[in-house]
Amino acid sequence: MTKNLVIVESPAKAKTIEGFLGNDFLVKSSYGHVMDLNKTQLGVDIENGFEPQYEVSPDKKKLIAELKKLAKDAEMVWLASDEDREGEAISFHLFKALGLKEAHTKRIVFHEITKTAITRAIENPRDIDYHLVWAQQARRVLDRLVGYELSPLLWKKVKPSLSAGRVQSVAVRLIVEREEEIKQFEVSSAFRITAVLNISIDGTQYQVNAELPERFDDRDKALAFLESCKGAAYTIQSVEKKPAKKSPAPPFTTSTLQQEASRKLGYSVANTMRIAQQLYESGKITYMRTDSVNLSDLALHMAKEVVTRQYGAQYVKTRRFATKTKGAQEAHEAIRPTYMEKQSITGSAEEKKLYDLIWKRTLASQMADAELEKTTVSILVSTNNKQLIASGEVILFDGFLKVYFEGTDDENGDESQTILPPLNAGMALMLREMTAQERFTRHPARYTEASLVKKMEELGIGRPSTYAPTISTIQKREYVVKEDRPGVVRQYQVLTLVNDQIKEKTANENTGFEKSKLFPTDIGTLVNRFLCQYFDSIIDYNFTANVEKEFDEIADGRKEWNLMIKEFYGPFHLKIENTLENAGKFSGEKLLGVDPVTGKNVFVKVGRFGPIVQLGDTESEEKPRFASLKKTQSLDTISLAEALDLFSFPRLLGEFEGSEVSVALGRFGPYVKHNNLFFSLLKTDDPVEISIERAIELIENKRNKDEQSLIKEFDAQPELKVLNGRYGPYISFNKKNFKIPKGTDPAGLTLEACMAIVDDPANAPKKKFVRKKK
DNA sequence: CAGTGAGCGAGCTTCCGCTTGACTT
Repeated sequence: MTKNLVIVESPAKAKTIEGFLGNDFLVKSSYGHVMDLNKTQLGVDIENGFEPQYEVSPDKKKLIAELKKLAKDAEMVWLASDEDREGEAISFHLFKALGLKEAHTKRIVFHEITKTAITRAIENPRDIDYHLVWAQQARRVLDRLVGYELSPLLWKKVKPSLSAGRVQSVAVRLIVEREEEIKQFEVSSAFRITAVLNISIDGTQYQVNAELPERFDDRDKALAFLESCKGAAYTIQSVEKKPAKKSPAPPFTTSTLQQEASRKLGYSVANTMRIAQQLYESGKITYMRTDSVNLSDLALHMAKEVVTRQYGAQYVKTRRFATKTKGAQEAHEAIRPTYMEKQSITGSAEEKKLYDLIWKRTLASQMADAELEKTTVSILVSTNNKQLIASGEVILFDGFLKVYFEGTDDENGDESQTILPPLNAGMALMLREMTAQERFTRHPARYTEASLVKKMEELGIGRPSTYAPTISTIQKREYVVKEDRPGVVRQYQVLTLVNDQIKEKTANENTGFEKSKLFPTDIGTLVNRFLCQYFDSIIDYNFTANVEKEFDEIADGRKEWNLMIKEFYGPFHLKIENTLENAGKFSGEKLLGVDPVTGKNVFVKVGRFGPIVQLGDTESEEKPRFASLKKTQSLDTISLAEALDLFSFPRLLGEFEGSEVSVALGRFGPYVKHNNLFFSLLKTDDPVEISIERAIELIENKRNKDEQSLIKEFDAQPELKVLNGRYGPYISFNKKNFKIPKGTDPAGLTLEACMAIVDDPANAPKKKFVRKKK
């Protein structure tokens, strides 16, 4: 029996803390929230002051029972969840769910996992802060009301199973609006003049690159400039040197870690979090869901020691960073290595790389500024009095740059600073070549997962624990897709002046290539348009920031939580009712043209299952025909001819082995059908053009592949097969799949052994959770 | 999991934020 039960949020934290406290303390974890609103109903009592109907979450029932037993036996229960709104609610919910008594309960908080911090916390307990708990209730109830009233409205007006919410709908809006900006963007071009000059100083030949600050908006002006440089002398007019400084970036938060891992390692946001979780659980880094840039005294001390030892005292600079992020709650430290002296770790390759990034970033944040000298050289062109500028940069002291430099999202980052030779005013240079190259303006960059997180953080929308899930939600709902897009070839003009002769040529460049970028779908665009039209206040970029202010007022005891909700819900619910009654179907229907064969109208719109084309009017006596758009097509860009092509399916291609072969478009893309079996077309196959020969090839390829994945089959039971799948070997029987127990050799299985596995209820395929009727 | 989209009606879908495993074909 233990005297003291301490409950924290994370099991990894529990393990560490238990080491700091003596035998009198048992440390357990709540695994996050333990109570929530029921998923299947609104869960808010609108009539009675918006009282939330919290209940123990289904997956926490067992845990609560276990904690209850331990709490009963303990003399004192210490609620040690995080010191923020959500953490306070967790403590309150534990208090309720475990049936605790005030006399035997204490609330404690700490920001770092060190022995001193924990001991100090134990010595300074407090009571549950109900103002904070109410602020959380307001947050929870608001999100539920928005999500559970808007979503069903979308089901009725747009398409079933859609969703809307305070966070996800704004994320989608950002992507849709960026795409619109890109569509509106008009590309223009201008000519940029660069020069390569030579100079000999003390017998050494140097090359200097210079640029004309001004640009010419057409070819003739650029040509005129080059003409005017013919026969010119190039003299240095001035050399200006300016000292400059660079400071390191603050230690990682969740959002900056996701951004850097994306830029430098190419990890998706979800991947970064998965790897960070592994590092955290094995005790290598501190907690990875944080909005704080703060480092503990212990960490500062460790970093100082490592910097001194590895690079010397002149590289040390202890810094404390302040959070600028909107709505940051700072319940944790920044993300850092647990032990700074561990420069590398054991683990998978991706764990090593992410750890290396965290180690370098943390160490660099505690290092001296880099000192630079920036040099600007003006070169006078004698014939036209214009000035070319050469700029260079010299690092006088590298400081933190020795370890780490933050990446950039700027896609135009091609102008690198160079080192210049020792130049002085009055020196003469020889022109080797002057170039006027046509350069194009670029549209705003599409969002990557990580740059979207950055933007959301700036707007104060979402939390470290939700960035990754939100991004996966909007992709799962098919509001946006993450894709690569090939670029197109574009021509540009180049004029060159060499030996007082001007040459002109046209060259090619690839432009518009996109890698892992977020694109809005037709459905995402349509839902966004719906919400903009009827609920502009909810998807306003400032909505979250404004309600956050009110949550803060509640937390400070300056406002009553249900009053705040009432003020919001009144007008909001009225809008829901109005829209429900007065708005028609919101399908984005558009008349594309007339079918020359039938003379019927061709429409495109979003239907129950996604984007479709419709042949014939809905009101006409004859039922219109429908066909789904291909995944690569969009309502916005599809042509009449492409739309009409979609009605040519299913189409008979010919015969193979005495049965018909046809091609059709299905839910999962185009496929070939033969003997009731389906064969998917490759992305490179065009279903309009596909030949019977190619279709047969697809059928035979699939047969080969199936044969390779077959490990074993039995004559006595043709329904049963041992197969090799994506997750290793498994048994397929009567179209159901069964996992093979670990340690069993799949090739050595007998039919009897297989049947035993199939009959063992432990191996039965999991059924989908069937919800009870209300 | 594969040719769906009339209209009706039943029954379903849905939020954000805090945490980990269990599990997939």
